[in-house]
Amino acid sequence: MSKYDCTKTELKWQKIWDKSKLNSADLKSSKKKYYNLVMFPYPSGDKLHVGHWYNYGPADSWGRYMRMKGYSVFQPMGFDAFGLPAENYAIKTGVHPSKSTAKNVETMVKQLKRIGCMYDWDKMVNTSDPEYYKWTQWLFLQMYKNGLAYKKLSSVNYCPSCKTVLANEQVWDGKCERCKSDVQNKELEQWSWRTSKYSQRLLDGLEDLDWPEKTKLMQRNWIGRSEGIDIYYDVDGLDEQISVYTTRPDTNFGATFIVVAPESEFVKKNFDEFKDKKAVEEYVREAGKKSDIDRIAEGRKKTGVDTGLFAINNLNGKKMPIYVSDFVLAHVGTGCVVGVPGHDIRDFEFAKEKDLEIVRVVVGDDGDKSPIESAEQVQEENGTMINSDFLDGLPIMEAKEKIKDHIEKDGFGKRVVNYKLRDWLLSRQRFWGAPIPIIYCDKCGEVAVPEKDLPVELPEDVDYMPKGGEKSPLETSKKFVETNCPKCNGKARREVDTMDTFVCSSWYYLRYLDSQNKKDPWDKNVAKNWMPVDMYIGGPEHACMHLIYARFVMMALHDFGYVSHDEPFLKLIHQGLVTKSGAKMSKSKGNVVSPDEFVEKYGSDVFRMYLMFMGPFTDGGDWNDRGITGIARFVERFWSMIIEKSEVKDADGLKRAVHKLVKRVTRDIEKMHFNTAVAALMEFVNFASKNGVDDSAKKICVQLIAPLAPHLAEECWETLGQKYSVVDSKWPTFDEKLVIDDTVVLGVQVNGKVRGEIEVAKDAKQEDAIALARKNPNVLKHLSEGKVVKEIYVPGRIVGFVVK
RNA sequence: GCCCAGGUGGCGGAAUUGGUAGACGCGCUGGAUUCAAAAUCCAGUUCUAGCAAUAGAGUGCGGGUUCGAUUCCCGCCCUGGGCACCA
Repeated sequence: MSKYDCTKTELKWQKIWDKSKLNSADLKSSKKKYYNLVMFPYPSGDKLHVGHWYNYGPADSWGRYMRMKGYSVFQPMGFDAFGLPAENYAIKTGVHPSKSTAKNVETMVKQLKRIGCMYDWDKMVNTSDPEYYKWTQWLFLQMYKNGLAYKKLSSVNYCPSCKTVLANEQVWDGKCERCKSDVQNKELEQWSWRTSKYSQRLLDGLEDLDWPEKTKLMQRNWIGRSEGIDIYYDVDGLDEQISVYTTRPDTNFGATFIVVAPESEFVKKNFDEFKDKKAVEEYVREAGKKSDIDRIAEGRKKTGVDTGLFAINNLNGKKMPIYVSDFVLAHVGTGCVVGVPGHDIRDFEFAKEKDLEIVRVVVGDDGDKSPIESAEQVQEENGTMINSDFLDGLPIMEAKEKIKDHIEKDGFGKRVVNYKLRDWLLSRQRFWGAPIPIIYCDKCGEVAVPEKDLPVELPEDVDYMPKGGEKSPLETSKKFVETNCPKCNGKARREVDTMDTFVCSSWYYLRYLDSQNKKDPWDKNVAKNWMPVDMYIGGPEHACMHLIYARFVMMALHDFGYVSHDEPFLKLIHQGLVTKSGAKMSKSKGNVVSPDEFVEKYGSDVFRMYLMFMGPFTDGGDWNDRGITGIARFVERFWSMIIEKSEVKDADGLKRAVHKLVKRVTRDIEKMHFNTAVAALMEFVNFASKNGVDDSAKKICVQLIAPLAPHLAEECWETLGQKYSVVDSKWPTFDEKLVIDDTVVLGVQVNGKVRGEIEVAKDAKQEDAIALARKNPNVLKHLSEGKVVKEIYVPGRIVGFVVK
């Protein structure tokens, strides 16, 4: 018997696939399409680790399965190549990001090819390629032209010692990860896209998507729709109003103070009216020094300054002191909060700190009507109104509507729908990204780069070392910065900020559809047929950022008339996380496991199946290599089953076993339960080694294993004299009649405990089954312990007796 | 703190959503083969007692519904993930 040589066989078939262009999808084909997409990787120096394989292997198996089901499957691959790590690597080693990235891409392509996935390499994309980011810039211009891109002052984390802007992940405990200095908040003019304009559509669109409920829920929370009311409070003695958004107007009789954010308009406008200007000025300055993260990390202790001003509650004429405090953020809501300390924990904490009045207006289920003195008594949900004039006695939900009507009627408030979703701030003060295609002219002001001048290429002569202050390192390239105005041809300067890498990844699924096209970002007709993506597979960590950005971009492009659909991803699956010793794999933890040595030793088919065999695809798990030999043995046994002659002992039994196998493997793959699909095939191989197999059974087995072990299947298929390629053969079907056995073995229970078993026809009558069960000596023994009061028979499942 | 998942042998995991818990694989034990080992093949393997038939216990813990619960209900504990001064 000849052993199965995995390496030789796998390399052989990879070469044949490559040569025959087996995996190049014909995007103009009229066959029913299936766009099977995995989230593209970031080309890091870590190379691909087992987590990538855990994702890509099963995703490819799914694509192969769909292909055998008769679809024209398109499976592209590319690289999300811009980003921080390459830039940091450059700062550390002096190697230009384009060089290190190119090298990483090369290694990863080599690794990816070794998996043997059916990637269509002709359509590969690399987001740092000028031919790609040209269109990322084009996308920016479309947003700009259509009023969805705008500039505003926004705050960033700034390290005064490194003189550079930091990403959130570079800030540790409010300190710069590199030099440990305190990180500051700095306001810079930055570009944003109006995602908030699409809040309601992003929310509504979720309804029809075949996504995990968990992910939809996360997006709903992220978008954060709430129905509330803006209430206006007159400021005592001034011609001024404070507007506050609240979802809890029902508690407004319990309002005792107002808090405004240090950066709010109110503070700027009314500064001269404040009692202790110095204290407020000082407080605002201190708050400005803190980064957002620092402000959060400060703990639960509340601080603030009394402005000396009062606001009037129009409900009851109450005068409420106005405070400035940093627990209120200017960019959330209206930047002002009405303090209801009896029914909001944060307000309660602030009131305790400042010794402000606390009024109870809600009685909870416990019926406690006593004054609120401790945080535990703060009643936020459920209850009945008290001390609230005309609302007294109403449940919260009813009181909410009644008071909204009242406030609107009296004209000191208006119902509004509010969303937490903010606009997408996409300016980055970094080198390794797509330059924002805007020019500032001395005469004409802000001018968009004409589309014919794209791409705005990244310069070679830039100094990317961090010393540019609050500007991007691109500022150091004269050649880049200095340009002429496209309008007047006068002296002008380029925008030096680059775009968030999420912009690059927000539209790549469209570029794949025509990655060689130099005239257009994609072929409109091809996109019309191939979008939306039928299956999108990637990590759950992208539930809110990437998956909202991509949906937003698709909707915007649809509105501009460039695409026919407004949702990019029809079905979404998250693969599970593979950990090592319980921790996420990362270079810093030094626990990255490389797949390479396992692939070399056992082959990629074995490695892929082993990862699948770990458990359900969506679960993930902790990596260890114990047990990989089990899959290697299985592959050997499978190979022997195919090449060795055997004698069939029971032809009917074999036929039934094959039909059962087809049913199980089909069902398991449909559910993405690859682990049990492999187990079913193992069981069949065990069965075959005892009972023999014929050629037709062999053929079906090879087809069933083809999505899971593509190289092995191809070799077996050829050995059986079948026509290349197995992935283009039709997925086997089964006959439901042959899956059900004529006889079944049933357990016999006495008072719920199994006391024996009987074999009966699958549709045996109750009397017959009960009679047979009564003949079992052990059952009889337990029946004799009392009187049988009930007989139970569930055909195909169980026989039971109740004895008393 | 809030919102999701999840907790099953020595290990990874199965169980047709109320019907014989532990499929499949790893590991372990014994046997065959071999001068010997590796590899391979065969048998066994939840725990306790027993030579065995069998009995008792058993799906994180405590209750409940039911002839019967890993599955349904109530209360707790633990682990993983997400969000967090968001008004």
